[in-house]
Amino acid sequence: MVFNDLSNEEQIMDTLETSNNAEDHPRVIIHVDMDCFYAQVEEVLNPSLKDKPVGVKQRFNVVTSNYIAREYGIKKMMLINEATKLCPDLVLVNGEDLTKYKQMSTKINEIMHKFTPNVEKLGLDENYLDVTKEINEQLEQKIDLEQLQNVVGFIHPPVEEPSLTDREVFRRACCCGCDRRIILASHMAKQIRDRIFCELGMKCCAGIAHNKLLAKLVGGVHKPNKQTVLLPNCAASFVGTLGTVKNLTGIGEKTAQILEECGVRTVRELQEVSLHQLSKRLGFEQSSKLKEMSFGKDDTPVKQTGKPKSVGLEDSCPAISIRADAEDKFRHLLIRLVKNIADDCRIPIAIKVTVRKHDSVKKTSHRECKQDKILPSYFRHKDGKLVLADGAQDKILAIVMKVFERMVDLGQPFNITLLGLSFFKFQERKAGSKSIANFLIKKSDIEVQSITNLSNESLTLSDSFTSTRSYSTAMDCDPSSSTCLSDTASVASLSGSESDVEPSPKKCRRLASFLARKNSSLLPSNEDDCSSPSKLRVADLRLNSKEYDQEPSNSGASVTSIPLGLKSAGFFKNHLSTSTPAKSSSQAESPLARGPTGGGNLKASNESGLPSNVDPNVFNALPVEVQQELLENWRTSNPASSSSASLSSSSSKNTLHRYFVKNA
DNA sequence: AAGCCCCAG
DNA sequence: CATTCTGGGGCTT
Repeated sequence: MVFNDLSNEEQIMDTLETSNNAEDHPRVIIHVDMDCFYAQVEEVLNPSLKDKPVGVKQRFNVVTSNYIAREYGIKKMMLINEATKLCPDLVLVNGEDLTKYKQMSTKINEIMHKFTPNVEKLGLDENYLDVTKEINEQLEQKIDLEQLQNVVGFIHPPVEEPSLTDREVFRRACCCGCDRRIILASHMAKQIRDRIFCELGMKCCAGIAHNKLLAKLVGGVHKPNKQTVLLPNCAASFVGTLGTVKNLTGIGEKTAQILEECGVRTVRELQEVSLHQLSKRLGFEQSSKLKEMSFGKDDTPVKQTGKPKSVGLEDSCPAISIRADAEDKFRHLLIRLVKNIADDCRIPIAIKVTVRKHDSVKKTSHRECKQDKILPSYFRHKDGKLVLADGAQDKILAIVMKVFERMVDLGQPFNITLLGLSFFKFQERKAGSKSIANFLIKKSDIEVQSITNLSNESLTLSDSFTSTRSYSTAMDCDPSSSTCLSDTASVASLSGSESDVEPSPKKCRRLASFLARKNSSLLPSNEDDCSSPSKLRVADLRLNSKEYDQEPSNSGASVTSIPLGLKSAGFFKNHLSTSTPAKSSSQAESPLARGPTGGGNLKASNESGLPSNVDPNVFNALPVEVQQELLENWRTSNPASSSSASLSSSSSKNTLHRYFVKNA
């Protein structure tokens, strides 16, 4: 590397090329990328396609194709008539509705989570896994020297001397200890890919390296159904061979164009351009990041993907120029969209409307969007799923059209080429024992009790069931010993998701009102007012409290606090597994034969094993499964002799129970 | 918070 | 045949 001046980039280069400290490459990242995802899903769903050229189309484009089709020269986003010219036998499958791809993506994700909770989704078909912790634990716990000697899959760049073991090759490249980590991770990547193939029939590539950028890039070196590790000291040279800067994630059309105006077209040129030069057009911050990327440097963390922040749909359309057509489209989109969020126990309180107007000036991709609030009462729960309340479709549609008319002047001729709807601002609701506590919390408590207290009280952690232990045992599992794997699977998925056990907000309000009435001495007025300040405050807390929402190190623990009885009954498994959505259990008859609304039936208590001090109204409002669980607990713990006083003193662990106690 | 731009697959 | 259908994050107001 030759530089004419002693500028920043030389220093960057310096640190990149010469440092070989003990902490040089502390992380281990695996990037997993499905081979031609949509097309492969179609093949799995219809195996007769496997020996044919397949293209997945959206509107006029072939958005993906399988490898057979690619041999004909079919490329991503190729126009259909072009594609069929190249390959008249091309089988076209409509892929405008992404539902099946989303479902497959979810299943892939579940498998990933059996190896680490630290999974970041990139689109539907790619995932980053930070397996540093898991690999380090393996290195501590197991002594399988054989496994450490050789990499599974390819090494990049290719090794010259065949006499060396892979381990020796890596130790020559870097002595920070990353050799063992990367090699072991290549075995894990193989296990992940094997499971994805065995369980789902999907093939994929994997890249293993010490950061996200390199893991993704090196995974693309050997392409379909292969995996590759990067020699850690080859980062800068490897990235330098990639050609156009657009091959770096983060550099899109616009930045590439700006870079080109700076005379930078390839990654190599990006390595060599001066930071000062770049900063003139892109600013110091972005320029520095781009420069670092060009040397393969990337310290961005793998960020666990949570629930989506928005769920939307959009349809491009030939040309909509009258209001009624737009309304029809929106109605259709709305119906589909509500189905798409049915399994999400959260309720959106905002909607965004997107339109694309036909513009004679080539601004085809220009979109406009506006948003408005929607009421939680537009939704209700039915059989554990979110559905629209009666009449809500028209109400939401009216809002949508109102927003639409803010963007489109109906008095003038218009041409709409795309319409979209998107729900967002989802109200966070908590699952597991916390949700039970939420459900049972007395209105009087709501005023005084902090959310932190609430979650702490709900936690009763059993030491024998920590997530770390479970995860590490998963590593020892081969596909034949599926029991421990499925156990850890439920733990992993629990920690990342929410169940349907949460009562509907409607129920919550009903319950809160009831409790308010019951405690009317404490709450003299407006107990039936849904907008009462106290309730609003609680809602705010639920939305805003970081401790309550995140609890990063505690999420595993909160999972383990779920009563074991519920676990063994398969309750949470059913509710949380996306592959087996629960419905049968929620259809089950209540042990108390409650009314359909879950409201009344006061006299059911004494015949049914309820402790005398338990409020049947509260109990009846619970999900059936929770009722059963609690009944079981009470049967085994002789509740009849308990008074509220003895409960609070003797069974501090059974904190849930205290919520049932009638007017204390 | 709203709306636009840019990015990703 | 008109850049397909999504979702996230950042910037400006």
